[in-house]
Amino acid sequence: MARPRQSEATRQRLLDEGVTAFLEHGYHGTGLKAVLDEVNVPKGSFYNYFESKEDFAAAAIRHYADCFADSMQQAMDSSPDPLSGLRSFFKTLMADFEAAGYVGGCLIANLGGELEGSDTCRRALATAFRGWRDSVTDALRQGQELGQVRTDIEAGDLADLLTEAWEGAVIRMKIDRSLAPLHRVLDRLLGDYFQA
Amino acid sequence: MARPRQSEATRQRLLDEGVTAFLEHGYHGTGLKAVLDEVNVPKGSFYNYFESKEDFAAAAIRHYADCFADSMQQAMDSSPDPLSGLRSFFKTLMADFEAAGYVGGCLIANLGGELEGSDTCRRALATAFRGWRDSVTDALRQGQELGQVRTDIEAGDLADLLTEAWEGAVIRMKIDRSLAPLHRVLDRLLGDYFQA
DNA sequence: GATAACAAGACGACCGGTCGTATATATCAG
DNA sequence: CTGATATATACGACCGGTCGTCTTGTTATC
Repeated sequence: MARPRQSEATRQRLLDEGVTAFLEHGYHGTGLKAVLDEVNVPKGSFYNYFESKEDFAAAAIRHYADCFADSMQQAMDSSPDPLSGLRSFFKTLMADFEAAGYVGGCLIANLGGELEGSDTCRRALATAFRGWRDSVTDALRQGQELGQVRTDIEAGDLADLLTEAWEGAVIRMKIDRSLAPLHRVLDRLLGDYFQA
Repeated sequence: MARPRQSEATRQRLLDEGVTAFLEHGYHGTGLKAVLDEVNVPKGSFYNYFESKEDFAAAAIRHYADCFADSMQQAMDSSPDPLSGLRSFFKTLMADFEAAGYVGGCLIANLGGELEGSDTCRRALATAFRGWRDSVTDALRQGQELGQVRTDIEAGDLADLLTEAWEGAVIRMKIDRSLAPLHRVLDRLLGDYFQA
């Protein structure tokens, strides 16, 4: 053929930095130059990796969703039961939020609030949210089978409520600069409403 | 002393249009020129009304919160009891969302996800959210006194959960272009968990 | 040499913000 | 009262800078 790609790693570095930047400044608030400078990729090279900023953002959303799923899977694998796995996962998220000084939050919620024009990104966000919701559903269903979680409400319904309430609490966490909303929503739902 | 303001109404029109624009395109996605053109205010006049774009956004947030509070008060006043007032309020919100084609959503959530740099706006958002949460608290407390709402959980705690879950559901509504998440969260919380 | 990835910098549009000036009113001297 | 003056507002041209994108040429591999 011809000159081979320098490396797939460059694309990954761009995506990593893209997730960080989009998290912190949103879509329109993020300039490609800032991302490119951060990972030392020349501006002229950007379009060798992505078709457009919109395409880049959609790829970043998918990348974020993949990392999110991995992180949750890891928490589930290293916990004795699904419910404590879920709590452990949320705990690591909270630790990350605190460490980051409450900036960032959840990419899905941040971009979801901002991206009206792009159907590409909207679809990526929908897939990402749905994937996470389904993972939570699985965990809750296992909790139901083990008698940890009430069975009179379908696991999917519980997962919808938990994930959506969590997203809302993350928004409020950012606004109030406090983890309290996150603790509250977990205590109220996992610790009370969802109990068998 | 000097030439009188063309009218306070101009400022209001700017704020109305600002709320619309920020709702649809976010903070960084909204250009002042677009807002100004929409209400036929020259560029140079903008800074007679607001110190900066940031100041404008904070004012828009407060304006939005005021309209929100009025709308809720109206729903409460024209309902026989606080719980159905709450439901009526959410119903009008949903009708607005549907009419707008699921663009927009909630200004507090949209800007909350995006505005990391501005403490001014963050504080305005915190005040706005808190105000709404307190209104919901009042309604739920009245519901408790009337025996409509369970009393073993404090009204404030219920309001926190309801408002945050609602915000998360609005995010998901925008992503999925469907009112279903909103209906679900109301049925699950108001229709079940909150029941006396 | 053929081919394809990489990169430099140009491009025009647009950004938030500023400037000088025109305009209209309030004040006050007479 | 009249009319000069001070002053806050209205206004649009314009500022430097940044935006996402594209054209063009270079470089490395076959």
